[in-house]
Amino acid sequence: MRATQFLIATEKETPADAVVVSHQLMLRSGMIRKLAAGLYTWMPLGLRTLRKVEAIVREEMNRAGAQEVLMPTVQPAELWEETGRWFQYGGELLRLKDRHNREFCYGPTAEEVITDLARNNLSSYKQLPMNLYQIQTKFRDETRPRFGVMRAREFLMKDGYSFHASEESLQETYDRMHEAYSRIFTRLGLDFRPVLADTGSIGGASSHEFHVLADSGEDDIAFSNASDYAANVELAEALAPAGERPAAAAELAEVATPDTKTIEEVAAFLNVDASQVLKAIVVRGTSEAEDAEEGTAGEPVVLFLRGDHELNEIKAEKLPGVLTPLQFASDSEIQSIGGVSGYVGPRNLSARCYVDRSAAHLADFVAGANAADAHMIGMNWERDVPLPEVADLRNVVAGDPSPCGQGTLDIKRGIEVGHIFQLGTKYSEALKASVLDENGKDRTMMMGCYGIGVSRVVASAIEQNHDDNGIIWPDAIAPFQVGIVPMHMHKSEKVKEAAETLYADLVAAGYDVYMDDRDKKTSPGVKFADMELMGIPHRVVISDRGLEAGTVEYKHRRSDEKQDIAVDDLMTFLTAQLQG
RNA sequence: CGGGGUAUAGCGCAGUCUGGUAGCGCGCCUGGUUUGGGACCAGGAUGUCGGGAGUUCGAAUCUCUCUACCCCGACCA
Repeated sequence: MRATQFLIATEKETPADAVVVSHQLMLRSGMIRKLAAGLYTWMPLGLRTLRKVEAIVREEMNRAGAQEVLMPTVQPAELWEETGRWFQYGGELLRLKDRHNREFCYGPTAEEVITDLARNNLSSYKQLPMNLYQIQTKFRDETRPRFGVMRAREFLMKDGYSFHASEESLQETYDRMHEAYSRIFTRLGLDFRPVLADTGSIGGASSHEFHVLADSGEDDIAFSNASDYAANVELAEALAPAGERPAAAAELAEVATPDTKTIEEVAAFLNVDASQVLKAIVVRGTSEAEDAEEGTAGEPVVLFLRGDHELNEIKAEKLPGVLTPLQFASDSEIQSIGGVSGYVGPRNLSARCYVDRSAAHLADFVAGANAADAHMIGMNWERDVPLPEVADLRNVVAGDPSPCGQGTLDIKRGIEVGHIFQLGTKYSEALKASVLDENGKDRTMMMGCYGIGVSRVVASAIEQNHDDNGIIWPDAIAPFQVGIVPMHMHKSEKVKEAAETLYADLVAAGYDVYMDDRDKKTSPGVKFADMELMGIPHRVVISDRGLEAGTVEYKHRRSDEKQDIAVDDLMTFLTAQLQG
């Protein structure tokens, strides 16, 4: 591609509304333009990279035995009513009506459509396993789209679904997808990790997320420093502290602690470490009334944690008696169980309670007195108050022992770019997708689903590969592999000829080449800056000075070193660079 | 959805408090001089000052209202 024929849309200044570096650089380099909140146009430059990511994903999915389909983006409401998701899915589902007033939605995912396809087209166990995928635009009406294409409302996603006659077959395909995903992200040139993930309300079977490691990530990932163990902090188990609980030594006493509602305030006031303070979190419980509707709040439940620990809401939601989704109790609900907001403690409390494993290990601790402006000191479980049911309630923190039994945990930020999931029969049952088994009996198919955020991959690749001058693309997904800068092309026939020859040779060899043939008004500095901003990995500068010595200059985007390469060796040299 | 903020040329911003008919830098167009790291000189084009209503002789500026966008949170893959 010649610069003079290409829609170059580089910007010198960072757009005011972009806060993460990938969003800033995608706008500045002219990869994308915003149309509205969470809606982006892919410019020619950005689309080149998007298509390359797509191609790698497609190749590896095909290699792993999946077949590509293309389903509509608009889906009929009836299918969603069959699975119940028309009502469950909230405002994130963009609903529309056609001219006949029939209801549709813009697909945020395609379990319904693919399962409908399977029930209509698969009839025998002999056709299984079947693994189908598509690379299609999705729409999720996010309450708060942000970070450009990282969390856009409309985005490109690869979504795959597999159908099985048995759990073993599902596990086999799941494992194959796990491998395929690892190959995909390796080929993309990303630093990634597969991590254990929450299986959510579906439960049971396993689930892995694939995360690109980057400080701007929205998820916390816990890693063992001594094994391959990696898990989303949402899921990582916090083990009980080793050894016995220390013996009680202090006397129980009530002390006045005016205006100390937060753990920090109490700890500072009493001059103790936050880890010696018991944190009480009061949440709404499930109603026990038989006729209560699902989701109606019942008696509050109290969760105790160590003051320096954070509640893990997903773990809390799984506790018997706790309302899902988690909701904090109001001040009046806290009063109804004998608590005082800001001063809740285990003493004289009439509510179902849980205590975190670490908090259960405390001795001589500080806790709310269930009276305004007062705390208890020197409190001990069992001696002063009964020990509630012990559970894993907290987020793991760096330095915790790894749940795998080896080493300690380290926590890093990650961007979720892929997710694989064993669905079991959740959708196939709702949509009655079955095949006949060996005995001629109906058997509901088992399903797996496998997603990759294709457009998000592009942004996360930039998060991981950039410097002050712009993007540094991994070769596999660079919009252009080689950039040619001819110096003074307008007045040097030799330079022009050498540049044209190199350009033609590289194009003929099948490479994506960008040649900055803009006229004399565009100074070399502008060309260098644009090329670096766009992240083109390999740069060749052709000048009279060099040609006189029979050389051209080569520089890699990631390196500061320039090398003079003999003109005659250039194609060989570049081919080696591009394939290495 | 709760809290905060912004809206003036393609981009980044000033002007708003104190009302007098819109400006700077970059970019863009023309001509010339430059040419290995975002050149220089001269000339030029571009605005319903987010929309609507009001106050006023007069509104980018004051009042009301609507909308869009951004940030923090809640929510969510």
